[in-house]
Amino acid sequence: MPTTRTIRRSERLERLLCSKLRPSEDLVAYAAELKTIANRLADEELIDTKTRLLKSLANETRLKMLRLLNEREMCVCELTVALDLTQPTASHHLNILENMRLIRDRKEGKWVFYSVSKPKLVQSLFNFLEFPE
Amino acid sequence: MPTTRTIRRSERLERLLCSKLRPSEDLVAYAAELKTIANRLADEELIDTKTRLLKSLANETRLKMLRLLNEREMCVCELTVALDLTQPTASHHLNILENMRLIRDRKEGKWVFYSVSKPKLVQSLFNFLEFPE
DNA sequence: ATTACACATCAAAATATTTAAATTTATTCT
DNA sequence: AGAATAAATTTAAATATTTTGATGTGTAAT
Repeated sequence: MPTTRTIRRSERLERLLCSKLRPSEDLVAYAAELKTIANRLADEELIDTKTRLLKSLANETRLKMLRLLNEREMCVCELTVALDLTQPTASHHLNILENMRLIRDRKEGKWVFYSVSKPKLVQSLFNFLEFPE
Repeated sequence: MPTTRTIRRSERLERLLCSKLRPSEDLVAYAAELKTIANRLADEELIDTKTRLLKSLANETRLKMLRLLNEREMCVCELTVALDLTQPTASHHLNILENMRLIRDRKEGKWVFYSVSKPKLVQSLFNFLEFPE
C-alpha cells in the first residue's frame, strides 16, 4: 500500500505533467518510466560496489596513503611517520584500502609492507582526480 | 616539542633502519625524507579538494542522481519518484552535488530542473568506476 | 491580496565514520 | 622458554553524515 509520502510525490508528479513541461500525460506510466530509468542506469548491486569503492577513497588519510604506496612499498611504521598517524589509525585505514583490494601486504619478519595492488585502477583514479577544471 | 607518540614512532623507524630493510641509516634524515615525499605527493590543499570531490560522490543516492542527470535533465519531484526519496532528502543531496559544481540548476516556474554541469568530468568518473576488475 | 504550490532550509534524531588507548597476535632474538 | 616488538584488533568516545518533519521562500494562478 502506498504511503502518504508516495501519494504526495505522485501528486507533485501529476501537477508537473499538467504543466506540459513533460510529454507524458499518464501519471502511472510516467512514474514507472522514471523508476525504470533509475533501475537501468543504477542497479542496486553495481551502485553498492561503486559506492563502497568511492567511500574507501573519500578520505584524506587514505588518499595520501594511496599516493605514497603508488610511489613505493612502505611498512606501517613508515606510513605513521610520513603522515603523522598513530599506529592503530594507520592500520585501520590500511585495512579499508586492503578490503577494497586497492593495496596488498607482504610480511617480512615483524614488519608488514604495503603496496598498490591494482596500479592501473589507481592510475585511472588519479587521472580522474587530475581532470582539468 | 615531540610528543610521546612521535618518540614512539621514531623508535620504530629506527629499529626498521637497524634491520637493514631500508638503505638509510640516519633516523632524522629518513624521517624527513618520508615527510617530504608525503608533502610532495599530497599537498594539503590538493588533497582537501580531491577528498571533498570524492566525498560528494561516495553516496548511493548521489551516484544514482548523477547517472540519471547524465541521461537527462530532471526536476526535484521527478528525482524523488525515480529514487524513492523525500523532497528534503533529494534537495540535500542535490545541494551537495551542486556545491561541487557537478550539477547545475535551471528554474522554470515553480520547478527547478537539474542537469550535469561538467559532462566530461562526469564521463571521466564513470570511466574510472567502470574500470575492469 | 489570497491561496496553492515546488523547492530550500532548519532542527533534531538516527546512523556511520574516525580516532586512539588498551589489548592481543605473531614474529624474532636471546 | 621468555622478553621484545610490529602490527592487528577491540572498545569507546568524538565527529561527521544522512534523514525527515516542520517551516520558510519565491512563483503563479485566481
